[in-house]
Amino acid sequence: MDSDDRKLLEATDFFAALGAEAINRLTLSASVQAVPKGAVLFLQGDRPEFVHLVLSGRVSLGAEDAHGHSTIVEIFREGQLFILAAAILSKPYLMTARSLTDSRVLMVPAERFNAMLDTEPHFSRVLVDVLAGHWRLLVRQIKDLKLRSAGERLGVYLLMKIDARSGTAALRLDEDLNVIAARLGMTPESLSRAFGSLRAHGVRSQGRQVTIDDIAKLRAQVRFDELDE
Amino acid sequence: MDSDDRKLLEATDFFAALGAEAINRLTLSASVQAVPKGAVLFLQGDRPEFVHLVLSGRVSLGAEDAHGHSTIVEIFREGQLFILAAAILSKPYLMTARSLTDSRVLMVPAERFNAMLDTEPHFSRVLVDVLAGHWRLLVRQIKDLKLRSAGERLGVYLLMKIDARSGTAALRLDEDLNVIAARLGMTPESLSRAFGSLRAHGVRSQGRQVTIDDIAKLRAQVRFDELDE
DNA sequence: CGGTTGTTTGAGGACGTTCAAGTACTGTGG
DNA sequence: CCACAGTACTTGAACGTCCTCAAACAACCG
Repeated sequence: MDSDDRKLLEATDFFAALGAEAINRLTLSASVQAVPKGAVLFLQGDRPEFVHLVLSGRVSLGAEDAHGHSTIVEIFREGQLFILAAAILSKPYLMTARSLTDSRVLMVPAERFNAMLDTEPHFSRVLVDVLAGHWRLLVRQIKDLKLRSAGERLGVYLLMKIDARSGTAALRLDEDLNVIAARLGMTPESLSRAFGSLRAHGVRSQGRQVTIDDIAKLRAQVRFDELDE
Repeated sequence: MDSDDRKLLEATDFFAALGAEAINRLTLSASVQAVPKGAVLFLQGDRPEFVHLVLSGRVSLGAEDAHGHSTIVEIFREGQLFILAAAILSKPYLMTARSLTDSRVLMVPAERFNAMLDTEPHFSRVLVDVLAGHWRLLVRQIKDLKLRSAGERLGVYLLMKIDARSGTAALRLDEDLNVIAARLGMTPESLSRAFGSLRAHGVRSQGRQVTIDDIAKLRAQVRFDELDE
């Protein structure tokens, strides 16, 4: 790990929570891999050999079925650990990890990771919070899939990208529309139509550039509630 | 907690992993509540005051939207801790818990739970495994919702209830079809039709009583794979 | 400039929902 | 034990949403 990577690592929440000393022990035998856009880090069904942490870039976790349909369950960005569960439980990955951008990924051998889990009290404590947060992410997504329409899911997705609760907003989406569609559980065509349907509610878009005329109105329209914050 | 409840508690995985001594400290200020079928344990949006463990019976975790549509995200049974995340992170519940049967539920004050998390190393370690397991449950469900049809979801649900990989099977579903439909993300009518569509593949049902003529064939039909096990 | 890739639009169809009616269960009181 | 009410489940018809396939268009990159 060079000093730039070290700096990236030191900027993470995980580093702050765990402390420099424990991080040093954790990363003794870790390596950093530069991953080009589109590369696969591991495949669903693989046995986990490493725990991954995104130092820079973004990584998607997705799945494909036998008939070539694919979806994205979650996207992790710089500073985040992802799919810990497989490594912790020593069970095959349920998802495939793919780099969405040129990225740098810290790879900690699962063996060492699990050893620290067993020997360092504070380490487990930090992971409990991380896992609890990830769990809530997925619960929210399941609620969205089961209770909201495609248009509403897009609206919620946009609203989660901005902080303000009212007024206007302009944002540039940082994923391909392609990727966003997969994340939201719809086809690219449906995403395009979902943008179309939101146009009536003050959402204009050209490509990835989006403006929202009235945030409060959009929140009401897609039934964005306090639990979505 | 009376001795019957104590016995139920001692039969749980959680008890086995944590050990009697730690359990005693955890349950010092805990209480057991008898919950009638249909009762609400807490509502989405509530602030968590307790961590719950099912001693007997079953509890559903679900959500409702403003227009009265509701869904069930997960069902927990005897021996399981549920919605830890809200208590651990001190954030509002994302879901409503409802008792599906007359149940007995152990309620541990969140404060004590979190205190032990901070002071007892082994406690965090056990929870890491619990949370990792719960996470994988949700990932599987998201994959199902995004990649499989209603009929396939039902098939997978049935196959998960049985151990055998081939041959025939007979099983009695222990939830109302109503509840199963909500869990699988469809209406009761659609569930009924899903059973209808599986009839062509050797699944016969009358009410909750189901027989599967050829497990291996059904597995192929609904694309049940090794990651679903 | 042409090729590749990403986005939009249209037409048609599949899947699942809704609404409505009918049938089968289950438990209760007579 | 039966009658009955209430609930649970099934079936049918019509509708809506989202997907599929196909084509047009735009943007980007060599």
